Amino acid sequence: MKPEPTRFLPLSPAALHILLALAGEDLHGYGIMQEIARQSAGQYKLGPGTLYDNLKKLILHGLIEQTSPHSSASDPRRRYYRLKGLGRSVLSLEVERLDGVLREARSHLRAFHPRRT
Amino acid sequence: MKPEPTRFLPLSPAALHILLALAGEDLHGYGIMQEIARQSAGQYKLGPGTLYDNLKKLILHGLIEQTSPHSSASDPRRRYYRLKGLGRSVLSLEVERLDGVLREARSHLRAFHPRRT
DNA sequence: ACAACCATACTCGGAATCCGATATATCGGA
DNA sequence: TCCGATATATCGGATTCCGAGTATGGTTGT
Repeated sequence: MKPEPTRFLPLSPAALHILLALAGEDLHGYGIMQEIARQSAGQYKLGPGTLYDNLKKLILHGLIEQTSPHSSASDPRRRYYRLKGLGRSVLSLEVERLDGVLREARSHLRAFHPRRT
Repeated sequence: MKPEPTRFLPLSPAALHILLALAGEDLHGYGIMQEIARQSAGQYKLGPGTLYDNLKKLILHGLIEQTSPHSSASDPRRRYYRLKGLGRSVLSLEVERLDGVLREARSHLRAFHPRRT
């Protein structure tokens, strides 16, 4: 009996961005902050407080997990986090949900659309 | 010199849905709750606490305003709220921002998409 | 050598927010 | 008349946000 992923929706902006950063590849905390800053072109930056509060909650709820320590090359201080199946489902559902929101929004904002280049 | 709308981003889910509900037409508090429930097919429901906290904040920051009382037909208890120009800009920017997020997300979630039956 | 900054993890605590329970009152239909 | 739906709003505990700070070691600049 699998847990109902919809009970985690809607995701806070912080949680959404963390899951999204981890959707690409496993990352350590500091890397998550950088990846989020990169993905948003520096517009959205997560402080460590928000990051670790959210990581703790996401682990508690089984959306992500810590990987066993990487043997190889990289900085041994790093603690990597990985998206679990549930986390991927939740992210996927949230993306769908937001897609509906955006469609709704566009139908009401038909006026000024800044173009993208 | 107009205020920088980006400082309000990212919007919390509650604020986003309230602005979105008001993007269509002016609504009173109870109507906002219903409209949000409708737009999300009942998935997302706002309680009065969240609603009025957010309305107060949105008014304070100049994103919305209360309209002068409607003379005509409708229930005289109703207090209507209206999206202001700044609110529309903020909503517009948030939609753009989320669009980027969704593009990023889809490129990492190509695999399994839950099927809608 | 020394300062400065980067990388990395994480805690702390005050502020902000969430949000259901509750209170109050009116409307409209059975 | 009664009752559920409509409608506004507050309260207060729980949750979350989030920057400042602590710790440590590496790298780079002067």
